[in-house]
Amino acid sequence: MPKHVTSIDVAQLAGVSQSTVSRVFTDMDSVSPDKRQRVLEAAHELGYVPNAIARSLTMKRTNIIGIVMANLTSPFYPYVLEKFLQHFYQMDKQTLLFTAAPDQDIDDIMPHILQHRVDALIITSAKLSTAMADECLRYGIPVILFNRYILDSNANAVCTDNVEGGRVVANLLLDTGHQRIAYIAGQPNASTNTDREKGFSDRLRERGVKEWLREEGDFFYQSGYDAAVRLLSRPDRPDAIFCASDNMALGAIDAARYGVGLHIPQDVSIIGFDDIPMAAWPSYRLTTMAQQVDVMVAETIDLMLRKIEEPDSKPALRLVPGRLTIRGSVRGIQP
Amino acid sequence: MPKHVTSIDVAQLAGVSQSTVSRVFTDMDSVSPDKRQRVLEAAHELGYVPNAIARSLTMKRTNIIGIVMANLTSPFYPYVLEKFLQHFYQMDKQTLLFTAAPDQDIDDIMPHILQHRVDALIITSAKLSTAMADECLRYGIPVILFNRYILDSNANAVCTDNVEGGRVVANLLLDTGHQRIAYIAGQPNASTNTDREKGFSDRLRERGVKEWLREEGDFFYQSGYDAAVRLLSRPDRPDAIFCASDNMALGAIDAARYGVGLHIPQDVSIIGFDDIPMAAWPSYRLTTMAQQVDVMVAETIDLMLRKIEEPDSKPALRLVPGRLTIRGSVRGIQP
DNA sequence: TTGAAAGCGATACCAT
DNA sequence: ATGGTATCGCTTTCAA
Repeated sequence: MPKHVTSIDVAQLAGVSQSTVSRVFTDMDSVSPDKRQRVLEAAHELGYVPNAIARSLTMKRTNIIGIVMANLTSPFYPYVLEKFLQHFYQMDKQTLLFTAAPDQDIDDIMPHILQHRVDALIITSAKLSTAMADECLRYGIPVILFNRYILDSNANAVCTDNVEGGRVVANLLLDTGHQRIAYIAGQPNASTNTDREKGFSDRLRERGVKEWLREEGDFFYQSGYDAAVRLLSRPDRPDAIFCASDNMALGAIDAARYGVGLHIPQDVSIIGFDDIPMAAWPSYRLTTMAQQVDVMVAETIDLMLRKIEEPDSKPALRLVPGRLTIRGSVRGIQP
Repeated sequence: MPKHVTSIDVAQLAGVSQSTVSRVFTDMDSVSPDKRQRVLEAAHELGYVPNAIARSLTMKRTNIIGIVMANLTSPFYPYVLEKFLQHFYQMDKQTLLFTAAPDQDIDDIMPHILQHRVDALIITSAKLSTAMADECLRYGIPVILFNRYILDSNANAVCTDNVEGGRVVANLLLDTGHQRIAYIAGQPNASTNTDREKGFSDRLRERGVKEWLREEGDFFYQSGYDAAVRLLSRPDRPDAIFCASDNMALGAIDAARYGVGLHIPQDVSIIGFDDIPMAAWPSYRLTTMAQQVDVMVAETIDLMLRKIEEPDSKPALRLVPGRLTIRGSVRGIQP
């Protein structure tokens, strides 16, 4: 950042003190109309833009929110990111973005984040060691987990109610008379996966189902495709598959149609989780448990602001209900 | 950013001067092994992390790259973003992210960017007024346009060679014996669209094609779907459609199959542009002109670094060739 | 209302 | 190799 116009330059041109220039640009602090006018003109003439670095240094706050995203390339998250950006923009906050491999913990990028003294940190679908969570706490940086939580931590979190979502899916499949049910899991250590599976299998059990099939994937399309091929080429193939993500569900649909030659939903019902835009496409018309991204983002920001205001408020976990979205991929129920 | 450990605290605990602490954390400047050791221990004990804000202020560079993305939710761009992030991470640079509505110019967010004194600015698929480009120049902030260019500006740009890509598509369609050809356009004022169309129609004309059909979309799925329905329900429906983006091409395929009841590629060939991951999915197997994201990102960063090193180097426009990727959606040619 | 001056937390030059 | 000190550009008392 080379040769810059500073508030001193503006002050000289306007014939006022540097303090006055600062006052004009901070807020409606006491400064006489005519001086304010002169300052504004001088600033405009010189093309002055206040230096946010210097401001941050004195103010001890940067107006920057850090956000770390795993899975940027999985279709659900760009929407989340976009929503966050829109909110931040309106709040006049900037966004420092980091990526982490999904389910890799982000301890190694924490120093970078800490260095830049972000006002708050939002972590989506990645893990944060308790040590690092504490580190943030020491630095007074509020941390909000998005779609992941840690029980024994003082980090806040906003999640879809995945357990309940799993239950609702189980109910739907049973209510529509499916007999042989299967689950395609996501990464086994992701709470999104385990919670969905827990709710799902608990409810199956509660309603008297003794056994069901299970395959493991990783939330991505290809793994859903592969798992579905394994499932559907069994002699006792399932008549319904619940996939832990829409992405895998789309893979499963393609596997059924193109890999095994079955029809959806006549031969096999597929249900997903997330409600990504592609789920609505005519090729798929995927019935799925939607995550309410807008609500989740709003809750996250609300929590974040609260933590910035009152750093000592106690950590909270907010669950946002999913919404069952009926399309055409489950037999026995249509929109 | 509350109570912080500063280099002074570390200096006191280690029993050295503050300058020494700074030296330890800047680089392998002359500092004796034992003092360095003491400093490191003290720093660790106190949980000291250098304040990047203060550092930026003195060094006059932030180590932050600004990147503005339009179309974050269109499937191509998250990959671009991810690639940039990976590179920046390796270069130890941070990323300040901004969004802009596609084809809206970004003048209104420029002040925010300027304030934060980013070391460079990358703009993907959005417009930048000449005035703002000059503003950046005055501030010595190198600007690189990604997948968009402005002829009469001193901004650098990296683009896929869209014109040539359009030509190659025209050749392919003609070589495989298609008779009635159609083009579905993206936003009319995007250079990505106009260049693709120019190459395409020039080549058609060169090879003696007198007329072809044309519909207008906006790069997104739904517009491709709608345009294809219009095209394919004509009595003289086309036997090949070139879509300005994969996204629209997927929409066109769905339209052909589900809206009109045709088969791909027997009844109509569809070809796209971008090569998004979904293009490879079994449902679509879209033949498309791939953009070489990795190469483009590498070129962009190369250009950026050059501009940071030698601010006066003259602006460059680098074209990256597309790669024709044959799958199953064009009749007469298979992988 | 306005200006002068003391930080904010680092870097880097200048001596030693 | 080390310490002292000016400096970066701003915000914010403190006086006037």
